[in-house]
Amino acid sequence: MATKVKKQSLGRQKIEIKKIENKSSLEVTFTKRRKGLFNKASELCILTGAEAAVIAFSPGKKAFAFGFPSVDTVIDRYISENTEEGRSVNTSASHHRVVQESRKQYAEALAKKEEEKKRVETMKEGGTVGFGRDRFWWDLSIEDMGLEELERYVASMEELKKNLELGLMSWRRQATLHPDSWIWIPASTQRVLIDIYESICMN
Amino acid sequence: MATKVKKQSLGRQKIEIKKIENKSSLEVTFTKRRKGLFNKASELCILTGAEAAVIAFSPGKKAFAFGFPSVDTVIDRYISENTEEGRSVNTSASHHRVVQESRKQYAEALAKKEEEKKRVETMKEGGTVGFGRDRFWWDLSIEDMGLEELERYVASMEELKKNLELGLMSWRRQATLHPDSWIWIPASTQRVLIDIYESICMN
DNA sequence: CGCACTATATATAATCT
DNA sequence: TAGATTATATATAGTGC
Repeated sequence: MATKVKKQSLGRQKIEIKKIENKSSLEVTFTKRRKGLFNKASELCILTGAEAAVIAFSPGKKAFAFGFPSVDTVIDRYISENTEEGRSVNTSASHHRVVQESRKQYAEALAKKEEEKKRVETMKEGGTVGFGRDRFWWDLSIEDMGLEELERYVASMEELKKNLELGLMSWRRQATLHPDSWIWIPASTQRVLIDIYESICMN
Repeated sequence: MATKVKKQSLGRQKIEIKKIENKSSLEVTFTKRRKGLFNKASELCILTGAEAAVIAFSPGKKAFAFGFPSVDTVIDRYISENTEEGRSVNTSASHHRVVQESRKQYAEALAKKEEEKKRVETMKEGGTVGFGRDRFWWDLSIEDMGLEELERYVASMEELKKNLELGLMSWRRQATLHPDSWIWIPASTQRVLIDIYESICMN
């Protein structure tokens, strides 16, 4: 009894909120946390009906964004609330709140970071970061990943056809295997698309 | 011994990711999650040196934003990357990725939201999907859209149709699929659609 | 409202493949 | 490296002030 079981992993470890120096783990962290951040934003929108946008530039300076209803919608509204056109007392107040929030949040994050570290030096790390030596997956252009993507597309289509014959359920199971490559579209949208397809074919 | 200690709280409960109906708890949730979201964004920036911005409009339509180095800095960069000025092949690719990310994330969230429900209902059909008889989740989610959103959605689809008729292909295979359900669309196809969709939104 | 607290749901650092 | 896996750090739902 009491067999000693060796832990297979240390599990999640506590980390300090400060600039990650190791380049590769920095990339991994960015990818993971970006995903988590976007997911949180999605949930916020769904749960509360809020409209929100998240824009993030990776260490490699590539843009990623999430927005509901769309990035542009949110940005447009944000901008319009903060420019002359609607600059009444109210919107001005709104603007102040926004900016304040922004500063406050970041300040709090910084404070938290320093709290743990009990040190301030991290604040002034050199500005140059030295990215861009290698190309990572998010740096690849669409053209670059075209071939692989295309192959998967064709293979997927074959699978899709096969599975559709068996029913939506089996298809779903198959699709779950590679969730990151797919997107859901609603039936109504699809009908429109098919409608379009037909009109194209008739020409 | 074994004094029975009554739990002081149920603790965090699992919730479905769907619109919260109770207005006050919705507001509380917005506040809590907004805080969490902004904090996550802060950490991402600090840990990876990424530049990011988060903008959120509360259910009460108040604006909140976080940005590093500043909201405007990030928005400006985002906009400049996605407008005529730098619209080369490369920026176009960047644009694609950005929008794709946006759509994908939301779609995934929606998919996740209804995952359980859908599974149950699909199971009930025993492999044969009963189209048209009952109302499934993909129908409900459309109905859950607000009127304004729905109108915008429909309008977008109309525009999409117009644009597709101008000669977008890569789509033909899709059209052979069964029209009465949500389907998965591969990322490559999605890019084409998104390109169109964006051209619509940008007017 | 905003804040505090508890207990549990999630996110994710480390590791391995 | 893009995924899994695992164990632990965090976020947060429910509740009370």
